[in-house]
Amino acid sequence: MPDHDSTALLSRQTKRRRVDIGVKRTVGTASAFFEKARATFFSAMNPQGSDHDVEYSVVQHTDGEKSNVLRKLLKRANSYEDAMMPFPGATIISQLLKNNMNKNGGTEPSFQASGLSSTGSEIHQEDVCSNSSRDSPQECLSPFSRPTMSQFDMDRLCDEHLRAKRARVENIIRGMSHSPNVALRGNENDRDGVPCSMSPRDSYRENKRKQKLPQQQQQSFQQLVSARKEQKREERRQLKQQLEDMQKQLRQLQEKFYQIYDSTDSENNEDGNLSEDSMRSEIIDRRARDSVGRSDNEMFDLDPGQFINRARALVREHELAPGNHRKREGMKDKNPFHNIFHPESKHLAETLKQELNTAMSQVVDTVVKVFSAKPIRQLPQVFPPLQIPQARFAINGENHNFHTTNHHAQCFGDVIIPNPLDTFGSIPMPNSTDQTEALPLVVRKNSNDQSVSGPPPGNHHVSLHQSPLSAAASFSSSSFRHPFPLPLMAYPFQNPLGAPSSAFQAKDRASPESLDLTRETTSLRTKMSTHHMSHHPCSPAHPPSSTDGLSLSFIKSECGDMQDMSDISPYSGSAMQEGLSPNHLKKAKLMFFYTRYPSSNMLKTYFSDVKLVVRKLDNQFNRCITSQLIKWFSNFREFYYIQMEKYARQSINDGVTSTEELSITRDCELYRALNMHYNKANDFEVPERFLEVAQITLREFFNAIIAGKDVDPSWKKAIYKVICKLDSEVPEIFRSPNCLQELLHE
DNA sequence: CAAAATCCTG
DNA sequence: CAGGATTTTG
Repeated sequence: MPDHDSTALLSRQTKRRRVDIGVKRTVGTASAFFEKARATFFSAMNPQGSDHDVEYSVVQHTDGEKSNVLRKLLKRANSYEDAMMPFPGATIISQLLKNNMNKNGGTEPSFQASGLSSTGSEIHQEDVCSNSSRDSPQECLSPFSRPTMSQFDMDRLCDEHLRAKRARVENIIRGMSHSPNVALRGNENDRDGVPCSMSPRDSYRENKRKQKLPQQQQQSFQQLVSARKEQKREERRQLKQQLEDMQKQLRQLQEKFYQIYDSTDSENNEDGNLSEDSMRSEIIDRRARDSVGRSDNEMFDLDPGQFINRARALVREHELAPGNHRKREGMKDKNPFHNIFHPESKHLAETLKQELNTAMSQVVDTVVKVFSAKPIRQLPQVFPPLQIPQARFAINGENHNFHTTNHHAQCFGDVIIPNPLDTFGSIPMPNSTDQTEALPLVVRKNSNDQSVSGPPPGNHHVSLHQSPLSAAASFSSSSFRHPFPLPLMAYPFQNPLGAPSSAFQAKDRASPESLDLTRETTSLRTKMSTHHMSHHPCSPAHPPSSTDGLSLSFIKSECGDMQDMSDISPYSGSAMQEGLSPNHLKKAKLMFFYTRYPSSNMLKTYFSDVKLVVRKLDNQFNRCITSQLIKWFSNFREFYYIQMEKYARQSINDGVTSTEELSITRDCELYRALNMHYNKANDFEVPERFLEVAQITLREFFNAIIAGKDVDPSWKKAIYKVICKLDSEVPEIFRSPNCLQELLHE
């Protein structure tokens, strides 16, 4: 660095009062990095890539082979969109069902109108749908909303016996298929009319800052905002789609098994397994029998086609087995599934069901985790018409009466989706203050809709030369009610260090510390929200008095639209960190013990995990991240030097005359102050080198002050120059995304 | 002009 | 610790 000893620089010194002259700059070679980021960004935006992402996400959290069959089935199922098509594709399920259809007259079964629940469910659906249709018309256009289904069902329901069976199995399904789609609805009632609740002070501050916010910064923020929003929405959409498909498949498969049970009724009654037992005992029986079934696992790896063949072979094999009490010689083997009368076949059926249920519940669990990860707030008032207290107990409690529980089930076409209150009874639904909504302008991947989003009247300076994405963002953010469709920049609940599972604990009421940390890292978002609110004097985010939810509501309000709640990828684990988390801050602080002047490149490498996902979006975001990291270290230094100066002056006042008397030990006041700042939890062993550097710094300050150099406005510059050379190597362990865990558990 | 450092404020 | 302002640098 020529700066360090530049004589020219020194010659100009008199003109400059800056003290940072001479300290090396952390110049980053950002261009290459950004090019890479751009490439990944576009690849992330193309549909295929996204599909892979989603699929991978699901697979990631299932039990590997256990759901292989199901996944293969779903792969095919994904190809068809129309849920009205009774048995599309060539999946096992459709084959099974086709066969069964021939037998039963081809009526597509539905439980929507079962007994008492029909009208109630439909009404609920109507309400929810009409509410959400304003902003997310696709919700209502989804194949799930079909009011005419009950016609067919009424006929079917004449068969009481069949219905009873259905009820039992359906109860199982209900227990497992927790659809977030339902939960996502209904929160939009409160969005309107949120009173302007910004304190004069805040508004002053906001005005003061918004006016001076560089235009370029605004645009870049909006770009990244919209890009992230779009990705979130896309992820969510695909997740939802997948869930719907799975539910559809599950539903159809269930139907098939009812038919099987019909034909094996007599046997079942003999066994007493499936007669009138409670659901619980049925499940237990099922599991018990499954555990007996031996070769089931082989089937998980089979192709769907192979699977059917295998099943066929299984059935036939059993047919031919001696001692089989049912003779089938007379029956044609055209359709092997007409012959499923054996316990073996039942095993097959049970296994299929079990696997479907398992996979389904796993997928659903991941979705539910997203919701449970949200901070717990009071029970929402957003589902007034849906609040039926008993519903909640039906799931976990003993009430397995289908007719009562199903009463609260949301019926969407041929898929029964439980009432959100059933399944999310203890899980907070964001209330109006947290309202995030489906933006009316759905930003499509192709983003060829620049024309759609013309510059809104109130948007003066953000719409001229911006990308389609940012154009969409500005449009949606300023023309509609939600002022900040902001991306998830730093969600606190996927911290590799913090309490990863705390989100699922009842006490997860966000400890004060975590609140604090959360707030710290919310700044990047607040920066953005500041801008976004500039056109919206009314902030629906939170009333100033809600101290508890200050940071939390910030996060929630900025997480974009309501449906993005489900966008928060549950598959993140610890590897996927969006934005800088409190743990990144902690890590940065620990790194400060080694380096006071990290280069931007160093920061990029040591915090590369931040960009695991983010870099797919755009460069602006990366720049924000890096800038924030640099700012962090700048703040660290500020504190550090302030402490040094303070301590040096204090020592002088205490009569210290020689630097020899100044030493920094681990129990001195200065060390404690620093340790408290950078290592609050005191769970990190501060390296000895830091003590040396601190001591050198202190003595530099001491000498400078003794020499009276502090009259020079830039007297600290020399000290900075010294200190910036004292950086030591940051241990490799800090490169690991999980370095905190490793560091603190050693 | 962008990046980065500091100062200052909140 | 973040925002904003200012300055410096390449």
